[in-house]
Amino acid sequence: MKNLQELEVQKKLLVERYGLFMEKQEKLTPIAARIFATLLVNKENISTFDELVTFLGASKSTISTNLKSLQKSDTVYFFTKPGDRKKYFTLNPIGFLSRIEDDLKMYKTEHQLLTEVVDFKKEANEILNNTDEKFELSQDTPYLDYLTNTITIIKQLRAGLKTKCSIFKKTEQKNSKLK
Amino acid sequence: MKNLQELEVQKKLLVERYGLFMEKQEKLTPIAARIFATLLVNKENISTFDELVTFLGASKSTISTNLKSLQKSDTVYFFTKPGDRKKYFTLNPIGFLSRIEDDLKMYKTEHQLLTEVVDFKKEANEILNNTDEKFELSQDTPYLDYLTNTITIIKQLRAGLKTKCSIFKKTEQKNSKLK
DNA sequence: CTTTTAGTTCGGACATAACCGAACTAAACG
DNA sequence: CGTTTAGTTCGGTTATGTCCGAACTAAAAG
Repeated sequence: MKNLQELEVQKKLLVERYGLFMEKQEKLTPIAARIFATLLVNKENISTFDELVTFLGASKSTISTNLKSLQKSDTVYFFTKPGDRKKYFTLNPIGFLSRIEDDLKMYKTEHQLLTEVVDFKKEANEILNNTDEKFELSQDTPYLDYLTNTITIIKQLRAGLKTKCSIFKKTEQKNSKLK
Repeated sequence: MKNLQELEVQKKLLVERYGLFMEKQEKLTPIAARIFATLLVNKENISTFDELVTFLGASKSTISTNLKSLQKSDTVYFFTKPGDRKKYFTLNPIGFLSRIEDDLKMYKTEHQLLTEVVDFKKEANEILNNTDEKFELSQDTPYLDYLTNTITIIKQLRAGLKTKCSIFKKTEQKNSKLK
């Protein structure tokens, strides 16, 4: 059986890889991505400020700044314990949902833009109807359909996740507000 | 009815907006994103080097460098015409497909990573089975299921798009290779 | 063989991002 | 009230990204 040190090493590697992924995927700074990953892997998804400083080997100022930005994006919040001045940072349970929300928004934005492109080409074709050099649409419309379908499906999957998430919605009210 | 100048203005605005989207979404440089958008809106998705320089108001070196990177990612290729030294740049028709491929890869990567996180927590729970402070999994598994479902569905939608794309696969063989 | 056309490559300028240390605040402790 | 604890804010350094102009190549045109 593995001991605690080995677990710690494994955790560091996992945080590093997940962090790298989040850094690229969600456009977080290296440290912000690793804070996220650390909380994700941690017990109860909780860590104190100092634990993050130690575990990630970053300065207090960097941790502070990055935690601030993660709170602003509702990815992370903190709570306190009576008789304890430390801040306990944790992942917002709706974080997964808001990432899906973002995905959805992007698909919708591209759908809207591509629709406008298609409309533009149609209009251009009307104006240029004397010539035979028409704007081709056959490449745009299949992808437009793909986007439409993807949006529909993701909405469905999101709904499915929401019902499952209601199991742990009890933690949601802890969500702290940032001025 | 609108005239050609008005169309050109509309085109510039559309390129700007689509470019901005691609810049954020696909992590392209501002100019690379606008080259993509220009080709997307252009008739036959074609533009010459000089047209891009003029239309985007960027230097030849910038256009050259960015076209190179777009070719390396198979987003763009060029062809030539006999007795014409100009390069005609155009969008790779499989560009949409490879963007979907990238999406899929990201979903798969995250699924893999989250699976490892869950496994790590299970392992940690075994080692710590004497204590009652267990690693909680109820927040991870629903999202893991969501990822699984999303991967399945996107594969289906991709397959649907592929069959539609076969309509214009004739252009694919033009695909030029970069050394 | 000189000039023009069409594009590429290289070096550097400018801007922005990411992090750190030092100085700071605010609250509790002694 | 001084000191410690816990964290924040600010200024500056370093790294990286993005673009440009100038010099370059290669091929055709004159």
